[in-house]
Amino acid sequence: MALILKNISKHVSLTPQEEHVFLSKIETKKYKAKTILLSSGEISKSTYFVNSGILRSFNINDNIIEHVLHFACEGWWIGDMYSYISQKPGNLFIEVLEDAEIVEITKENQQQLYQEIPKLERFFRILAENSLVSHQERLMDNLSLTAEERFEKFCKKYPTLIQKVSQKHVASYIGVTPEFFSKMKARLLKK
Amino acid sequence: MALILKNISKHVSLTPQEEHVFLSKIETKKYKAKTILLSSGEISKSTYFVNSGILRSFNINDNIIEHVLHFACEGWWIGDMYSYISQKPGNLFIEVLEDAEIVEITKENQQQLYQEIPKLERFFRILAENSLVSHQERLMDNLSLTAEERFEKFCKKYPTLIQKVSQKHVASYIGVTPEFFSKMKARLLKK
DNA sequence: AAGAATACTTAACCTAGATTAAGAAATTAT
DNA sequence: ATAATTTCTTAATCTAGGTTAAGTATTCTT
Repeated sequence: MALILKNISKHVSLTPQEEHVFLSKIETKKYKAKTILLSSGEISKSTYFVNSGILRSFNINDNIIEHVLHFACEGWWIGDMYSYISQKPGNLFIEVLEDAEIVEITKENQQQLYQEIPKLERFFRILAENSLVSHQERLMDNLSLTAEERFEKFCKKYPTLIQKVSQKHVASYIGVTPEFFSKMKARLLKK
Repeated sequence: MALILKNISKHVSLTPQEEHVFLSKIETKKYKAKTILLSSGEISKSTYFVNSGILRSFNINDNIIEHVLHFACEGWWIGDMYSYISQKPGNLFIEVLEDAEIVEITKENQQQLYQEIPKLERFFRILAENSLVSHQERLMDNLSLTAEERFEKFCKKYPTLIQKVSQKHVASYIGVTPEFFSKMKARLLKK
């Protein structure tokens, strides 16, 4: 059974016919590491679901500094929600970090799916609400925790990612420079 | 026409009967400034919509330091999404800052509304998606902008709030101490 | 396998914003 | 109106994390 159907079944149950309709509206593609699925300035046409591999979304501020918004590995959704819902140029990049198999749902198909299978409206509501909660938590963490505490939390929350993702990306995600991250790691190892 | 119906009509259109059903499931109450609608450790039973007045949501970390997550004035929604969806004890407080008239929807009523008026599923999906986008933006701003830039952005985005909300709450929202905020303000006035 | 490119480390120095403390101004309560 | 409380300001000092720079390790390319 497709991973994405399993993911949907966590929150709503589709009939076999509905699953069939759903599968007819999605497309699965393979991408090599370093592929850029979306660039800053482009209008996002699709939402992505990761079957395998790892992706990240990030922006680049004028000083050429990257900030990682999100990682996504097996079973996670990723996209540029701002550009996707407004259909205006966004400022996120989405990049493949490890060779990946990605399910793509275009905006048009998603709208059609909402008409044909109203239950999906609920699924994506729940998905957005959960994502909102984790963003709120991360926001509060950035305001109240030290870099060290944020790093520890990251390790607990995403134990698989720390092994697979390069250190500078983790540094960017928790909001410090690679140099400081390195210093902090050395300090933690001494304890 | 009720402000909350106008708010809903921005994204979905309800029939008069549906509006009637909706209104039968909500409750409007008045609260004095300083009322605490929800405390940390409690399970959130309701989502709130502000007819008038101002509220804020915030948490308090162990050091007795408050961090403002959100302000809400006329026409805005506010709640503790984490606790509301998980029905576990949350760590947010929701406080009335200015005498307010608040519309309350309990979780049970909201679930019933989803059954009876599926269009509301869409409305709250869109609401969650928009909220997600603004949290993502704020998160990136906290990672890449200086306190001064965040303050300027806040002023542009919420011009009415700066006049009405006490300075220490704005400081907390943008993520600096009241003392530093004061210093920064003095510096900006000299320019 | 060698060279090029990228990722990581270390160290000296710097700065945005925190902390502490004390006084002034504004609100709130009586 | 006045006292009490809260909010805001100013200033001195401190620190988490940034910056710059140079060297080392690792990965990628051919």
